[in-house]
Amino acid sequence: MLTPIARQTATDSVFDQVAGEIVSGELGPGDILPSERALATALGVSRPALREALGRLAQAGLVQIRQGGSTQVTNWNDVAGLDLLPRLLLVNGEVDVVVVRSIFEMREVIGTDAARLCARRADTATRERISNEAGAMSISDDPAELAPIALRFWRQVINGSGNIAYRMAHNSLAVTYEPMMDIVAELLRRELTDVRAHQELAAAIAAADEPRARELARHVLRLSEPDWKSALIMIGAQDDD
Amino acid sequence: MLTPIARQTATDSVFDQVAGEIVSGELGPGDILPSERALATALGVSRPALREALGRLAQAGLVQIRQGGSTQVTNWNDVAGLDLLPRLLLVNGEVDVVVVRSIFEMREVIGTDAARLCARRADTATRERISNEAGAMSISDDPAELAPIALRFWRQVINGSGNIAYRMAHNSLAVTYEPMMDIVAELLRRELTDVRAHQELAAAIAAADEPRARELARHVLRLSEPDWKSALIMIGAQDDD
DNA sequence: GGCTACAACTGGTCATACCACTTGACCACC
DNA sequence: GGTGGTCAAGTGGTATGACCAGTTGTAGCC
Repeated sequence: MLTPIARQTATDSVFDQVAGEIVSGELGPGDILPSERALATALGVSRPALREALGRLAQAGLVQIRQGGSTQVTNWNDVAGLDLLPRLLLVNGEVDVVVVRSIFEMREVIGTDAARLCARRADTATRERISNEAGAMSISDDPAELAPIALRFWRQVINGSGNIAYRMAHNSLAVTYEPMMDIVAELLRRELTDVRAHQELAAAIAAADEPRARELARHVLRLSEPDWKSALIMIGAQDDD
Repeated sequence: MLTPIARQTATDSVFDQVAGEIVSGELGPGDILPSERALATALGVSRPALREALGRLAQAGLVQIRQGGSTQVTNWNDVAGLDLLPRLLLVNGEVDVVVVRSIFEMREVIGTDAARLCARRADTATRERISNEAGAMSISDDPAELAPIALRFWRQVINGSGNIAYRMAHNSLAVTYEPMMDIVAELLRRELTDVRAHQELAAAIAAADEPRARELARHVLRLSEPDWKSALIMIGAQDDD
């Protein structure tokens, strides 16, 4: 399987390195970064490239920049937004099980409410698209093939909910688990292969049955909960159930 | 009330202007931006400053940059994460009521589940902090004074939930409504002034009573639902209830 | 002790030159 | 006609050096 070779820019390298030091705790809240000139020299890049990275780190909520002052690490737990989540999945080369668990939990909560709202708000075309995607899930029982279909299914559901925050949070979550999509698909096997449950949900949405859509969405999104929970325990999470 | 004068950098100005054109639809998905050299000249800034802005626009999911190619507007509805939400609140100088409604809905769903998980997972110190913040809510019945306390209350609840995605989504939401905090506080008056409800929730969390915490959180977070809903209708939202 | 001026340092920007990559056109060969 | 190679023009990526704008600390004066 051939994939494109992606050359990493200097700016990306700097961003990755500094962000990694911050989220891993090597650089803590309040720590002062060296001056731009010193940092550019230390990292072997030009100052403009370094500045690009710093601007992005500031946008990600990891540092605060003040002209004439110095660049300081934030208490990013309190200020960084959901877009930082992909950076937290792997810390020091290891999967952070709290991040994985958080993703599944959030996926369930948002998906459930999105389905409820979708039953109320979606237009006819969206309801049809949801039914079509639910139907398309019968083409295979391989999770790797079903995952993109399910993603499209939920995207339509969230579209139909009319809640743009759910839309964008869903995007943030998807970007986070995309690098381990095959593993996620396997963990969600029970959900992905239950075509009938998806179709019943699509039917409840089509029928504008809000409580039923909510109940079914919750059911679907919980089908694989035992599997991902036990997998997380296997790789180190505390069992809190 | 004097506030610090924030001088806007050229990079910030470029970012704001281009992001505004994209989210307002003036620049649509697939549109090609002029070359960096042409755009820098057109906007009257240097190319490095322009590049800093473009890198940030790419990070925000609004454009895609390819070396040797051109910079293209994404279908950002499908790729931008939650951190873009503040940019969507005001479009063409007007409040987007869908964004406001989305925030309130998401706040309720995440807050409810966070309280449930908090009852299960929080350590003793966090439970105490939650109780302390609930207690602190009796110092006033002015929403403007209560809003920061409530924010801290919910921040602790979300801390205690152990769900980092909720944490960061909450940060993203907070940044979005912060510029209109006084209006939001007024809309949430019924919630913010109901000290007893907050204290009962804190007690349920302290008692590790998960279902009760969930029920009470939902109750608290829905107290002001009629108010924000009618306010949204007044400024133009469709009533979909 | 408080105020002012200055120097040193930091971040912000600009101009210029050059490097790396992409695309399209053209040519040669099979 | 299809494939591969080369070249030119254009785009993004980077570096260097100079200068501007803001911040902080120190010294001197009253």
